[in-house]
Amino acid sequence: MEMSPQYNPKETEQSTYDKWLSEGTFSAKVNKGKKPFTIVIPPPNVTGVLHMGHALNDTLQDVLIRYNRIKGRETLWMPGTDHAGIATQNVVEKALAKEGLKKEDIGRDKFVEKLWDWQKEYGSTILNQLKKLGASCDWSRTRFTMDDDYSDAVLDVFVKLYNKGLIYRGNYIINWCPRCKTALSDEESQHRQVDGNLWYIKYPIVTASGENKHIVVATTRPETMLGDTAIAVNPNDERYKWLKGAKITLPIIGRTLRLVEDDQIDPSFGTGLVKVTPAHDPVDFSIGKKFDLEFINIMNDDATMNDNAAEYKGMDRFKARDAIVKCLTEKDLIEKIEKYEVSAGRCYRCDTVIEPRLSLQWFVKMKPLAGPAIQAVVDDKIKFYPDRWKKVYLNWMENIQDWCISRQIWWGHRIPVYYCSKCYDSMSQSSIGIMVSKVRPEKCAACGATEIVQDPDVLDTWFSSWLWPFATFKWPFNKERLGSGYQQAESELKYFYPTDTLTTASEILFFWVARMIMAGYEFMGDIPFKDVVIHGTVRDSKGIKMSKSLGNTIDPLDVIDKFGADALRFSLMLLAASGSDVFLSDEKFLVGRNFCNKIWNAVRFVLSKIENSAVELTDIEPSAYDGTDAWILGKLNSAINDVDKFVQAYRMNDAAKTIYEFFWHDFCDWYLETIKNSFNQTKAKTALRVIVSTMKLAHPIIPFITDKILDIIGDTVVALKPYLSFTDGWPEEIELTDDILDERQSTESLFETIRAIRNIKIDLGLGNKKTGLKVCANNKKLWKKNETWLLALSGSTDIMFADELKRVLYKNELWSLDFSVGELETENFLASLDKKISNLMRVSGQLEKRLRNEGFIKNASKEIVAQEKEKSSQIKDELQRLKELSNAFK
RNA sequence: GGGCGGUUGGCGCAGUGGAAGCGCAUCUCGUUUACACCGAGAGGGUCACAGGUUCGAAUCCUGUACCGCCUACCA
Repeated sequence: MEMSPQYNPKETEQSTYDKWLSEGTFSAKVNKGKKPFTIVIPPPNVTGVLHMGHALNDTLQDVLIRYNRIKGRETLWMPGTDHAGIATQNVVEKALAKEGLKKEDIGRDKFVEKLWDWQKEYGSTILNQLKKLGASCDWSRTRFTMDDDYSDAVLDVFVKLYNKGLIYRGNYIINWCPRCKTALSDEESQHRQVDGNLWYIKYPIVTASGENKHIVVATTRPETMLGDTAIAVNPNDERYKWLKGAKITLPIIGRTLRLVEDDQIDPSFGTGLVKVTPAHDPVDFSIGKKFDLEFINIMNDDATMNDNAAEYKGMDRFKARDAIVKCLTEKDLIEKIEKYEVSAGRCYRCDTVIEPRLSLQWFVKMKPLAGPAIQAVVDDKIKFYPDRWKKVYLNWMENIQDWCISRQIWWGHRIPVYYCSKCYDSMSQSSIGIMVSKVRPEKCAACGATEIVQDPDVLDTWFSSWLWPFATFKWPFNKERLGSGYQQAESELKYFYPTDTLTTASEILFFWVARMIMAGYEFMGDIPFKDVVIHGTVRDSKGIKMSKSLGNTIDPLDVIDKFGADALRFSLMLLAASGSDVFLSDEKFLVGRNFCNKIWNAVRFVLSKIENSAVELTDIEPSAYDGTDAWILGKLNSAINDVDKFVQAYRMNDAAKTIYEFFWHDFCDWYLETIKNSFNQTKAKTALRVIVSTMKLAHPIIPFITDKILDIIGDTVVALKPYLSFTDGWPEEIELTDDILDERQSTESLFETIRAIRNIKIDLGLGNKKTGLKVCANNKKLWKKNETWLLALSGSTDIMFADELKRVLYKNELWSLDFSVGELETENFLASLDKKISNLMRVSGQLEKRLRNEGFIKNASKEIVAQEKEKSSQIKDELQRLKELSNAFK
C-alpha cells in the first residue's frame, strides 16, 4: 500500500469515525459478564459551540472511555445537552428582537414554542462538533434535560422534596438581574471589585432635648436611602449613646426613622452609623426582620425607581443615584465623598450589576442533604483528583446555604406548584390553597374550587442537571411512558450506576458536582460517581482565561482543520498536567501534529522494508531476538506498564509523554536506525510488534491515526490481520529470558559508546567525517555481530580490532577506542575532558565528604550508605579513566 | 476578611530527603533514499526570600514577599 510522505488527517478522520458508528463500537448494553465503566458527559449548553474547555474536558473523558474499552470493560459514555435556561432564552430573545418583537408581545406559549423550534434546529450543533473530536459517546442514548422522561424526574424530585419539608417558599433578599429580570443564585453572580465612592450623608435630627443637629451615615448606594426605615448602631458604641430618643428624619422623603442597636454593625467603619434599607440589602434585611421594620421596595423589576421613590419615579437606579447626590449637595447634606472600592455582584450571563431585591422565591433546605454528601467525601467513597479539591469541597459543604431554585424566566421546567384562586392568600404564610403535584390538580384540595393557577416561575437549570447521573437512565421509570421498556431502563441504571469518573472544570464544583453528590444520596441512596477529576482552566499564552468576549480564543475546530483531531487531542493531553491550567497558542499543537507524522513515517518505513525484502511473515511471535530487539522490547514493556499506571491515576500528560518518548526516541531514533542495515524477519516482527502495541497504548489519546495504521498494516501484512483490533485487549508485556537480558545490557553500552563517539568527533573537529574505528575489546563477537549498524550510527568506515591501543580516545570497563586518523586537533577534546573531570571531582568531593561524615554513617540508612559508597567508587573509576585519557594527550 | 494553591534555565512544566530534569525557544553541524512536521550536538538554573529541623533540603517546618483561584453581608 502506498503511503504519502506526510500524514493527512483530513483524508481519514471522517471515514474512520463513520466506520466506528456503523460498527456500533460506541454502543453499550447491560453485559453481566463484563464490569461496566460509565461516564456521564457534563452536558454542554444547547446554545453552546465547542470551545477549548470542552475539547480538553471531553478528550479526557474519551481517553478514559477508550482505555477502558480496550481493557475489556463494558463502557458507556452518556451524551446529552442542558437546556440552560437563561442562556437559551437570551439567544431566542435576541433573534426575536431582530424582528422587532419582545417575548411579551407573542406571549409565553408562543415563546416557549419558539424555544423548542430553536433547540430542534440548533440543539445538536455541539454534539456534532464532539464527533469531529472523535468522542466515542453512545449517541443512541443522547439526552436533553427537557426530554419528557427527564422532566418527569425533575418534577418528581420537586414533589418528593416538598413533601419531605425540604422545599419552602420565603421572602428573601435575592440577587436580581434587572436585565434578565430573574433571580440569580450566589453562584451565578460574580463579584468584582470596582472603583466607587463612599458618600457621607447628613440626616437631620432633633435630639431628645429638642436640639436641631444632624448625624452622618456612609453609603455606597445613596439611591437606596429612599427605602430607609431605620438607622442602626452598635450597642457598644459609646459615641452615640446621646442619640437615644432623637427624632431622625430621612432627607428628601421626610420619613421618620427608627434607631436600632445591632451588633452586626462595625463601629470602625464609616461613622459607625448605618442607614437601614431592609428591602434592598441583605444585612439590612436581616436587621429589618429582627426589629420588625417596614420593608419599602423602591424599585421596579428593571431597576427603575417605583412609586415609593417620590420625584425619582421612573428613573434608572444609577441616574437616580446621580440625581439624589446632586439634590443632597444642593441642600448641603453631603459631608464628604471618599473614593472607595466596592465589590459589586454581576450577572454571570450579561454582566449587569445585580440589585439585591426582596422577593418571594422557592428554596431547598440544603443542610439535611449535605450530611451524607460530606461523609462520602470524608470517607473517600468519592475521591477528588487532585485531592486538594477535597478540602475546598468540604469547606463549602460545611457552610452550605439554602438554594434558591425559582427563576423568573419562561424556558425551563415549570414549578409544579398550583394556587387556588379562591382560598390562597399570597400575603399570608399559610399553605392553604397551595398544591404541589406533578400534574395539574382538577380542584382545590382545600375548598374544592376549580380555578387554579400554576406558579409562573421555572426551576433553576441546575435543579435538573443535579439529577444527570441517574435521570439520564430514565429514572424514575414512568411505566406509562416507558411501557415495556420499563424493565430494561431499570436494569440499565442498576448496571451502570454509580458511574465511575466525572471530569469537570473547577468552576462548577459547587453548582453541579456537589449537588449531584447530594442528589445521588437523596434519590439513589448511593454516590453518583467514584472519582471526580478536576482539570485546569484553558488560558491563552499570556495566561488570560480564554473567552469569547476577550477574543483570545482558539477554536478547536480550526485546530482540527489545520492539524487533525489527533494532533489537538495529543497536544491537549500532553499539556494538561493534572489539575494545572493549560496555556495555549497555535504553535502548541505542532507537537501533536509532528508526533502523528512521526508515527506515520515510522510505519511507512517499516512496511516499505517488508515489501522490499523477501521477508515472509507467517506469525507475529518473534523467535530469535538479538540485543537490540531485546532492548526495544524491554523499553516497550516499561512503556506499557507506565501508561497503564498513569492513565489509571488520571495523569494523562505523563501517559502521553511516555508514549511520545518511547516511540520517538527509543523506537525511531535507536531501534529503527539499527535495523536500517540489519533487516531480517525477526526485526520485521519485532518492529511490527512494537508498532501494534504502541498503537494500542496510544489509541485512547489519538484514536484516528492509530486505527488507520492498524488498517494499513493489516492490508500490507495480511497474515497479521486477525491480531489488529482495539478490542482484543491491552498489549501484554513480553517475557524476556535471562541471556537476552544480558544482551540488552550490552546493547545499552554500545549505544552509550556511540553517543560518546559522536561527542568526541565533534570535539576533535571531525564533525560528521567518516573515520575508521580501532577497537580494543574483550568481547569482539559483540562488535562483529552488530558491526553494520555500529558503523552507520558512529559514522565509521570500518572496525579494526587490536589487542592494544597506542592512543585511547574513549575507554570504559569493557573496551577502549581510537580513530584511524593521524594528527588530531585535541584542544577542544581536552577542554571537554577537563570539564567532565572537574565536574566529577566536585561530585566526588561531595561524596567523599559525606562518607567521611560520622553523622552520615551513623544516621543514614544502611541502603543509602551502601548506595553512596557504590556511587563514589563508580565515580572514582570514571574519573580515573578520564584522567588517564587526558594525561595521554598532555 | 477567610480558605486553597503557586513561585525550579527566555517560556510552559516534572521532580515527596540522598550527583538539578523534560518539552518549546536559542545556537552549531548535517542534501545518511521513513519523516526538515527530520537527524546529531551545545549553551543556559546559588530551585522567590529569611530563619529552622536534619549527617544531608528544590523536597519537611515557621515566617516574609509577590502571583493566581475560590469564598464572604464592612454599609
